[in-house]
Amino acid sequence: MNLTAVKNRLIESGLKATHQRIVLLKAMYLFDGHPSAENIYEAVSSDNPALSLSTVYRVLEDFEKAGLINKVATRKGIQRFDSNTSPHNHIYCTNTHDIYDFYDEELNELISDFFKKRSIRNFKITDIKLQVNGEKLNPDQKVLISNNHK
Amino acid sequence: MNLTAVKNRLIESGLKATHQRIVLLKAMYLFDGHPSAENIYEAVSSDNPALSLSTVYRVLEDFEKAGLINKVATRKGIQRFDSNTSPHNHIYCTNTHDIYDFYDEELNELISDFFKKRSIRNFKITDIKLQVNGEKLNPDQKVLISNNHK
DNA sequence: TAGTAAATAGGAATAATTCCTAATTAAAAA
DNA sequence: TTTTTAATTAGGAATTATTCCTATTTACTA
Repeated sequence: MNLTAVKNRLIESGLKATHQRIVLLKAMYLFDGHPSAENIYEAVSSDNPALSLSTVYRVLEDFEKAGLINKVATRKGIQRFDSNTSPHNHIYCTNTHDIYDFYDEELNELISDFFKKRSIRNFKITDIKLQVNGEKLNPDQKVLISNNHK
Repeated sequence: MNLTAVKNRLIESGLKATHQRIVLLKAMYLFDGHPSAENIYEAVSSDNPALSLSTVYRVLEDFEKAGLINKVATRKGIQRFDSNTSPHNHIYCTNTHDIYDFYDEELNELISDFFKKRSIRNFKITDIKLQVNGEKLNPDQKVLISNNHK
C-alpha cells in the first residue's frame, strides 16, 4: 500500500488526507495483529514525535466511522482495532489477549445462510462475528486452524 | 434464586460464602442485561453502603474465574459481565451499547458441528460466541428475533 | 471462643480515554 | 499563486475505568 493508495482511500472515505491520517492509516495496515490506540501510537511516534496520543484516538475513531477499520470486541476492557474489513472471524486468547484472524468460506456461508432465515426487528446488522474464546496452550506460539476431515 | 441456593453455588464453586459475594452474585442474577462493574455497584450500594467498588471488581473477577459468570466482549473498551452461562449469542448495538441475548438451538448446533470438523492447534476452546453487531433503529425499543421461514 | 487464613474497605495509584482550546494545515476561492 | 476558512491537530487537563495497597474485618477451624 503506497502513499497515493493510502491518500486515495482517505479521500474516497470522505476524509481529508492529512499527514497524520496518512501515517496512522499506513500504520494500521502494516500492524500485524489487532492493535490498541497505544500500540499504534508507539508504532508511529519515533518517526512522528509531534503526533499526539489524543490524535491517535480521534483518528482511529474517525477511521472506524468511515468504515476504513473496525473495532474489535474484547473481554479485557480496552479498545482494539482491525484493519481487515473483509469477513472473517476471531480467535481470542483470554490469557494473553492475543487475537488471531480466521477465515473460512464455509463458515461464512453457514452463518449468512442462517441469517437469511432470521430477521432481527428494530435492528440493522452491520457485521456478524464469531469469536472463539479460549487459552493458548503455549503462550509463546501462534495458534493454527486445521481441517480434520480431508 | 434464594439465599441458600446462592450460598451453595458459591461453595460448590470453591468460594467462601461471604456477605459481599452473596449480595453480588444475587445482583448479577437479578440484573436484566449485561452490567458493568459500576452498574452492579450502583445496584447494590444503597442497600449495602459499606460495600466498596474495588470489592465489586475483585469479586466479579473471582466469579468469572470460578465459572459463575462470564465476561462479555465489547467494542467500547469497558468490561461487562453475563450471568447466563448457557450457550447463547449476542446482539450488540454499536450506538447504545445494549447487548441482547439470543438463543437458537439450530445455530448452536451449526456452529458446534462446524468445529467438530476443525481443530485449532495450540488452543483450548472454552466457548464460542457469535456477535451480531449493528444499530438499533429505535434506540428506545428492544430488538426482537424472528423466524422468517415457518 | 480463640486462632488463622482469606476477604474486604477505602483510598491511592495507574491505565485508558475523552475533552478542551489555541495553533496549524489542507483545500477552496480569489 | 496567495488568501481565506473550515477542518484538524498538539498538548495537556480532565474524566473514567480499573487495579493496587494495607490495615481491618470476617468466615471457618480446632
